[in-house]
Amino acid sequence: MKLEMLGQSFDVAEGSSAGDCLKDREDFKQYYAVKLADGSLIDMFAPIHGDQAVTPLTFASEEGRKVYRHSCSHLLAIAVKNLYPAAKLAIGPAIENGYYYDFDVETPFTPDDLAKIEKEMQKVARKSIRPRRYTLPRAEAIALMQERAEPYKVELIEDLPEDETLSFYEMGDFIDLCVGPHLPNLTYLKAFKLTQIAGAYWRGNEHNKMLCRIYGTCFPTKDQLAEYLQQIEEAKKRDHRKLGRDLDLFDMRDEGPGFPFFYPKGMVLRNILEDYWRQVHRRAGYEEIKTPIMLNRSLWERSGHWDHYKDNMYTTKIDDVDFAIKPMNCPGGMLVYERKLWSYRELPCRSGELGLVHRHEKSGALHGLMRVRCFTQDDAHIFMTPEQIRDEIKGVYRLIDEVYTLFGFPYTVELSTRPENSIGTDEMWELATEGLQGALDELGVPYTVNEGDGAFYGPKIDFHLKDCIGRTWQCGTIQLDMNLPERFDLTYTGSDGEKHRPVMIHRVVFGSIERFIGILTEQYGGAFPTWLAPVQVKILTITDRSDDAAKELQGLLLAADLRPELDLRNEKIGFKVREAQMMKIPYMFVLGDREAADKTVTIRNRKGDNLGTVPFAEAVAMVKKLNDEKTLD
RNA sequence: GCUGUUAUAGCUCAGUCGGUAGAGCACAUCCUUGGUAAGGAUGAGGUCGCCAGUUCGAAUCUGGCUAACAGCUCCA
Repeated sequence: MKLEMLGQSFDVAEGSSAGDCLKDREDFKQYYAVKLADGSLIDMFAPIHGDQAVTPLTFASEEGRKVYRHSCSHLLAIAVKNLYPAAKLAIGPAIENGYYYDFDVETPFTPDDLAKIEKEMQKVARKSIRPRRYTLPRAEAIALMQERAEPYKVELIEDLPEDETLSFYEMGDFIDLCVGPHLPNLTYLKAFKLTQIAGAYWRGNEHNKMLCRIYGTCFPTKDQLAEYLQQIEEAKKRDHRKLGRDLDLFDMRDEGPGFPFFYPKGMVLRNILEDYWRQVHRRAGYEEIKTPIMLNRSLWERSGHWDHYKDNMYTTKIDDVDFAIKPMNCPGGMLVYERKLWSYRELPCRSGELGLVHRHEKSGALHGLMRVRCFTQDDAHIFMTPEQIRDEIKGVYRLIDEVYTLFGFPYTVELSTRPENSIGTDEMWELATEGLQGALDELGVPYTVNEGDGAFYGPKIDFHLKDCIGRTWQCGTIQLDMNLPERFDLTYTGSDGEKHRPVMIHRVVFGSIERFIGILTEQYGGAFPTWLAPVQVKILTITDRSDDAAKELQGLLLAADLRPELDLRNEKIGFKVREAQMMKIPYMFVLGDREAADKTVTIRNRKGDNLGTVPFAEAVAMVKKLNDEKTLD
């Protein structure tokens, strides 16, 4: 049998393993498992059948890392079983940047336990345990897991088909149901750390028992682990909740859980975003509306929210009649459409609204500006004829792409299709899904499909952005709605003179202004590009002899519609620079006797570069240009 | 909502065995007029998240509540 790997050809007996071929190499220990020609992964010493090119996996590949960390999750399970024999095993996969293992234990683990478990892991890792794989028929597999008192494993197996053969890994006394592959030896695990304890529902279902999950990470060397932990610490400094407070932009208060406060500087940022939003939407053919925050119960009954969304709505009474504070803008938007008769000649109708909505999110779901209880959606509802779907979706996509690109955000796109409990006919769903998918395909956009993850009223395209530690948040979305036009009996008059039902989409670009500001803050680490910076220029005087010149310069900046701030305090320049620097203000304009005399200014940027001394007009023009061109500086 | 952790000055944090609280930064006043990340002195600022309980006495121990953090669930 011929095996091709690592640019070499090995002539070996049929059924030999990659490990057999490579075990004499010096770097053998950096290979964790093998990827076969068909893409499946197997253990280093698993027999290979037939000539083929295979790939040994190292930590450099995502698959290699997964194997490494999956084995570490087993090491964790071994340690836990050693220390707490009564713990029941659930599941323990590798995840991005680490792994976890879920256990069912009488009393949840504490941070002290974590240290103990980590010690035990170190002990076990030194024992030179070679994971051994074997398979059992389903019935025997169940018997084995019953004998070992692992009810969760039994449940997992019982859900598999009758004729399934199951693989197990034996590591010393420890046996776990597992497809593998695993490292040739647990001594490969050198640098690991248990990072946190959390509750997690069995099989992710909140009606199931809550298990105790231990998260951890591991790397081949201590240096890599330390570097990773350092990176996490660094990333946390970009947390928008911290920056919001430090830069005096926004904050949360105990008095209003989930209801953010925007301070003056945060409000400047917010207004810039809204101005920009209006500008691009006007250009893209949208008109703007504003619908009331609070509307009569009858509207919510008509829209279906009263029956299906009531637990998330804040309600009140006005003159003994039920009202609800809007959790969404659409019903109001329906009423706006309803106000008159529409001709097909007027479609598509693009109706935008920066709409403040309130939703009673569960307390545990709140997260800074990312998940709040009141937020402003940059909503728009587009009403159109069925023929217009694809072009319209493309138009919305381009708009979202334009905006995210301007901010320099990398994003991912997901298409969610028909869920189980949906309304509407097969034909409508096909038309709708085809409209979204066709648009994405025509644009050549890469996207993933979430089967069955759409709303009950239609399929959707979601845009996800990442926060400072890699969590993704849905921001933009394009949703087709086959429900509301029916419920509100919306119509337009076609060229045939008959009434037709318009197709409607909901879409947002920012998603919510709040969340977008959160992402924005983390993306830039608080150092907003000049066009977004609440304070664009800090004018710093060396002595009070330059005060008049400084005020004159400030006047010029203000006249150019820019955002300067003046620091005339009786402090040394180093002190003033430091403060402006910490507030991440893009430009510092320094004025001393030399500059004041000839109406020039010495410019320093927040990276610490000295940009030289230039006349007032030139300095103003430089910032003006960055501002107007919305440069990412 | 669930599991775990946490809550002391505007911010970051210390506070030992239960004896009514401390630092740095920020703030105020004064001195200092200084050239690119912290000049000096003095001062003010806290019902130790809230409510009960134990105790002669609670920031400290116990219980409840509130809020935050991490994860899970949710985000028609």
